[in-house]
Amino acid sequence: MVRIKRTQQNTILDIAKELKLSAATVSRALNGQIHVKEKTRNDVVKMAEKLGYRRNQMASGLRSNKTYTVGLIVPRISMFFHAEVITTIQNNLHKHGYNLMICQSNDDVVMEKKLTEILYASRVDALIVACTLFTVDFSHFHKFLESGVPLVFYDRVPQDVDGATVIRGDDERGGYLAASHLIETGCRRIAHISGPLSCNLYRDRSAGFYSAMEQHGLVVNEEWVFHQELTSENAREATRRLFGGKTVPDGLFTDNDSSAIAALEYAREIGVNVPKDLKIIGYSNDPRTAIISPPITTIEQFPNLVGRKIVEVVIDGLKNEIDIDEAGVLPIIIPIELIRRTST
Amino acid sequence: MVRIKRTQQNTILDIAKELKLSAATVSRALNGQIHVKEKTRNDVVKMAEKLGYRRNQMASGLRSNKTYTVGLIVPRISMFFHAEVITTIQNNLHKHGYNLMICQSNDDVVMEKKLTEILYASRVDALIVACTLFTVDFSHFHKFLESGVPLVFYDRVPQDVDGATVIRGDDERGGYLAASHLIETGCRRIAHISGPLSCNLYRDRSAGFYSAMEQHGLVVNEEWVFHQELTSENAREATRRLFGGKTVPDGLFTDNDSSAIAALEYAREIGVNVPKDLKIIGYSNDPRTAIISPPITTIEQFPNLVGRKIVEVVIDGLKNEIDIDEAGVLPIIIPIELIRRTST
DNA sequence: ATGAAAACTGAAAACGTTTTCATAAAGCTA
DNA sequence: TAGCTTTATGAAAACGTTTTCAGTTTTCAT
Repeated sequence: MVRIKRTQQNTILDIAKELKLSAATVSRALNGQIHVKEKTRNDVVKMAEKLGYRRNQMASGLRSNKTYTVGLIVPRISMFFHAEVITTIQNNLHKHGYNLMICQSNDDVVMEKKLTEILYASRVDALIVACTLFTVDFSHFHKFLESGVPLVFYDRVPQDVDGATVIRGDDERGGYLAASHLIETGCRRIAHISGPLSCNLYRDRSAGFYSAMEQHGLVVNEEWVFHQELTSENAREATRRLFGGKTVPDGLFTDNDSSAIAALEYAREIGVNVPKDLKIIGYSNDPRTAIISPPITTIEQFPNLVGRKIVEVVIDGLKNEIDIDEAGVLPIIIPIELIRRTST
Repeated sequence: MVRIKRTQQNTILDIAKELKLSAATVSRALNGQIHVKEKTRNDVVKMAEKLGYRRNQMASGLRSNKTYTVGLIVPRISMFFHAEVITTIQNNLHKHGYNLMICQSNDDVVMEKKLTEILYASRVDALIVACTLFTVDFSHFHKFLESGVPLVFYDRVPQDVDGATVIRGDDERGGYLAASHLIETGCRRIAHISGPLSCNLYRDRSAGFYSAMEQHGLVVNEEWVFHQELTSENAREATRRLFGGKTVPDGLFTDNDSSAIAALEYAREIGVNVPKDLKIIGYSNDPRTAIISPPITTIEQFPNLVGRKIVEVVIDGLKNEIDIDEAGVLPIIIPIELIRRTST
């Protein structure tokens, strides 16, 4: 039985020996530094090619204290918004010569903590995080700041972590726009399916919702406001309860699109006509909202904009040392936009 | 202006000094090896905690030639199937103490090559790949095998890369089932929107399609068979052409769900009733297919099964040295299943 | 109590780079 | 040509671990 042995890999020393040079010169040649003769550099590059040399990232990183890797922790890569953000981040980081290490927390705080340990051990040059829905204690991120590693939060962000940059959508305005839109299209009895208040997203969107209601002189029926994990099942159950009482809502604002879809489907099942009897608006512009009938009005979050901004901030923090006076003081707010469809 | 300095991080030596031990003992204690007194281990662990010590992965990896990191290259993380596979892989790898480095090729061969270089330089312990649609030359993967790094392809796989493991869906059967289903529900004039033949997926699904047609004594109208990138736009255009001629199809099998959705929408727009006038079947069981009306019949690929199998193989290859007589000889085939909905 | 085996620990080498320091060669100025 | 600067190179240290080897202590059966 033949077994493959992990063959010896060629190192910088092999190149040096072959060309009767020192490792130092080879390193310099390979890194495009000055102080190496053009001919020497050519020889080295050619020989490296010939020997199939590839830099050992660990040795390099250990010595130079740079990994050229940025860490990313995200609740789930399968969420449309995050998938888009990630793609933009990765593509843009690559342009700057950085790699991205993508990790999923599965919305589990313990996992999130574990991932920070791993990424810290890997000595990532920067860290980008969209927190768990349930992250209220952010101390596991401190170690990065203490070591001077740029730390950027987006979407689900802490209240304040000194020294970290915060990039988030204008959720309060989003909630306000959504509710206002429902009101303007004639709704008076508006329900709201929201996420856990531990997360800034839902605090802000709810705040926007309340402020729009108040501004239009409408009272919020608290029994019609749900704070729960935004799963399809929960949304279904909430909708069931909404339509189980004496008075029923004529408008529904859900804090994500999965909930809007589930609500729409349930409404259809029990014979409630959307948009005639019930108008529904979601959040995030998930591709599914454009496909279902009727297509669902929702809020666009511009994930590409978010991604680009993140990379901008990261690269900035990587170049200069972090400036504690500037960083983390003002959150960067990405605008949102109402996408009007036939569900309202 | 205050600037954060990258503070000195505590090392194994700091722990050693503090406890008047040697670095060797500390290392052993921290790694749970034998031959270290229980009390010593406790002291070390406690002191490590106290000093906020975290292992430097690069130093560790450099010395021990293990990174405990597995690389993954995937065309796009936003594709539902891949997102699910990735999630399963990550969760299962974590159980075995391995981390996953996720990279996107964006279906670009040049990017794919670049990513192999990066992951090789990072000395990942194993590599998992779903190739680009256009990858026909697989030589950039050889370096992994030559170094004894377990290499697993899934979904979009090479014809044969000696020593690599191949895990793929039963695409030929999928194509066969899809076409047979259309035929059994009464279709006689069946069109087929497929991907580029450079990719095994579409070769196999097409082969299944043809074999079902032949077996039922139907001739394939070659003008109704498209091999193109499976974008919504292309699918729309293809459908336009399908319904632009004298005779029109009564059945359509698309090789992914985005195409099925686009075709369905176009059909609706031009007044073709689905499923009465045209039956449509897609591929992959994208969540959108269940939501659109009518819901689209499709082929389930069991991404979780695929992910679990991948990890199994990887861990296996990581434990034992790779056995060249077994590995890569027989591809592992994951079954598929027809999900019947109202579009057929 | 004795000797052998097992358990424990430390010194030093090693992993493959990058970087500092020193030195040599080459180019330039006057 | 002397003196100076710039350019090119090498020797050796350094990065923070793990591992080997050797040596010391403990355990345990006799």
